[in-house]
Amino acid sequence: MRILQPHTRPADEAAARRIQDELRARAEPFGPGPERVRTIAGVDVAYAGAAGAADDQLAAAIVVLDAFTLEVVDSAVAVGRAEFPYVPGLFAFRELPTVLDALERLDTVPDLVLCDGHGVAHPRRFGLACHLGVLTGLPTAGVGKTRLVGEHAEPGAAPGDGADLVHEGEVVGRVLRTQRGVKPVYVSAGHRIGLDAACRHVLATAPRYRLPETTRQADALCRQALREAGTESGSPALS
DNA sequence: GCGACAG
DNA sequence: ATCTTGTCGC
Repeated sequence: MRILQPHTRPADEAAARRIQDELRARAEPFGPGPERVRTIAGVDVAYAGAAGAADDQLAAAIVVLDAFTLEVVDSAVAVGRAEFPYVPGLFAFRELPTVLDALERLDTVPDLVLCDGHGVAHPRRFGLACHLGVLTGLPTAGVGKTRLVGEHAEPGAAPGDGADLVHEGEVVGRVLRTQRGVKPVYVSAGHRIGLDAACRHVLATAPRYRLPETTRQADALCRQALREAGTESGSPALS
């Protein structure tokens, strides 16, 4: 699929925050979402070695599943280098370039994209999910494994139970229990879909495990791509 | 000044 | 994120 807006690489952290502040005006983290969601994509990234530096090697994977059967209908991967160091709140600048490369290799256009990270549950309300949504125009939502910002009560024990994630007086997401006996996930709106609808889709794609099947499949794929890239005899020794 | 801090 | 042994439980 084609990417609408090209990614801009910021020169430093201040520039990165300015970009987020500008792009935030184009985000629409609300609404019922697409009328028909037939396919849902998962995005995930894996790193080689100690991650955190600005030039870490990484692999990004996109896996598109049938929203009802959860069968894989399309997928793509891309290997590259991080173009920004890991800084909480500026996470998107690190992974987005390679994620966009992978998206361009996709043969189909998913109806919804579930991201590994947060959407508006972010210091400036513009996490990875919002950023990817604005650049692609696709409906997106964030599904984080841990908290970045906000406070919340402990959600109920049953699948589907949740608690508001509140930051600076605003409900920015929901701490959602997907399975009994597992830690909850942090769901937040990204672009062109609101929190309630996002949670519905997260629950529908996580019938068995803690994380959505989309995320699990993407995780497996990018790890495999990274292994193969590391085993490649492609980069001949510089000797 | 002391913590907190998506992946 | 990734580094890693054993251990608890279905």
